[in-house]
Amino acid sequence: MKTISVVLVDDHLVVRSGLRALLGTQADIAVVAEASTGEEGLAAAAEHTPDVVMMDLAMGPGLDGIEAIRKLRQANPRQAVLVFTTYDSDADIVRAVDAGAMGYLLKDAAPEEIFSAIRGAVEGRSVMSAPVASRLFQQMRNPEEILTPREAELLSLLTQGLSNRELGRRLFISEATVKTHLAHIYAKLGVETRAAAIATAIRREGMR
Amino acid sequence: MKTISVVLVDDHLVVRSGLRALLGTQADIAVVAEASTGEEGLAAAAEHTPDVVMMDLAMGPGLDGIEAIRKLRQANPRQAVLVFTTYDSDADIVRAVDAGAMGYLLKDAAPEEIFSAIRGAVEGRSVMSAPVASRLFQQMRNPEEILTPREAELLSLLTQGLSNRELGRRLFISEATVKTHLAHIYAKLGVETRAAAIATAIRREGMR
DNA sequence: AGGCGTATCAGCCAAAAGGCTGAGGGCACT
DNA sequence: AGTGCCCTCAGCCTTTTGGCTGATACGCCT
Repeated sequence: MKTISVVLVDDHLVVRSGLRALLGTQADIAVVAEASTGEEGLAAAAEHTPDVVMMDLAMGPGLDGIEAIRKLRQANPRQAVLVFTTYDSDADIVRAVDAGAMGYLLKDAAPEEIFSAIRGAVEGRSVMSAPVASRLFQQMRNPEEILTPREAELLSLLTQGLSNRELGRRLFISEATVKTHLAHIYAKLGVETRAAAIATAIRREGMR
Repeated sequence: MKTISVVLVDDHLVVRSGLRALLGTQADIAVVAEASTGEEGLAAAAEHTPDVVMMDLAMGPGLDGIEAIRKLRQANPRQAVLVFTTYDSDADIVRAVDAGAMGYLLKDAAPEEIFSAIRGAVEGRSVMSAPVASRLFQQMRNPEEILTPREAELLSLLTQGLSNRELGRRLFISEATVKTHLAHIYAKLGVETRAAAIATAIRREGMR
């Protein structure tokens, strides 16, 4: 059995060394490099061409995790990227997946889960922590299902080009509340502007 | 032949009296009331229930012409509204038409044109000045035809949710130029925010 | 009783977008 | 030569959005 080479990218030293120690217990997995920023990660991956890159999404300044994934995949489509992060926000999952991540693990995942994710990744299987999987499935099945009724209502008006003030008037709520709902909608759709929200909402048909 | 009753709505006294004099030459047309603001126009129309309301679009503060048309049509769908204005901007035409205007005349129209527009309006025909007609037809045939190549390019990127800064980078132009193009696009599409522009652009298919 | 999700609202601040005016260069059509 | 359209850019000012924090209230489920 060939040894699987892994590069770790995480801005926390403790996480990297913990993970290195953990992976060290497996005979078929070898950590060949570590990096603490997106840029370093890209460089390390380019140098070692590992089978798997494990990457945190939240990394201080500079290149963010999502962009790093995209570039890694571009540079070498054969290396698998596993997201290894603390939070399972809807937006991050969606974006990581469509940036090309092979799997999405939470940092509290059981060791066995981590090992099998790595082994699965090199074989082309994608593995993810249970809570992540369930969120993602919901997204796939029906993107709007994750929106609350109120949010869906607001989104539908949003696609008609209304301003926050107008939205508030239509729904009999304050502009402050409109902004709160919008922030939630953006998070769930994985976008950060109303323009993008409208674009994705309309294209995900049903909303035309 | 029944006499056609008309209400004039225009903020310029000279225009109203000129029009009144002009229409006075026609035996079958009677001006029953005049108003100088949108609100007054609504009131006058409610009181006299004329066959035709002739309205300027640009009217000082208060209710603007487009909204006035909408309300007039709501209040009484049987009365025809003719827009009688100085300018033939793309945006105004589109908006007036979909607010329910039966015709769109420019103030430099020939008297005969005005008479026949009024007579046509009560019979359900819609009449408009030639330059207006040609603009409108273009819009109908192909909404994008009226956009310059550069504008179309920008609009297409816009529907992907990009910010002005990003648009500038993609097209190798300054943000200032992006804003100029956007302003033109908004005017041509008859909207005033990027959100609305995206919504209409995507829905006018082709842009998905 | 306590926790969770939903919906509501406020205030503050920074970034983005939009309105307005003006301006120069290139190109085509007359 | 002049006119008009397109593309480019700048500066200034206002409005709108978006990010963040925190708060209240209701209903549901355990």
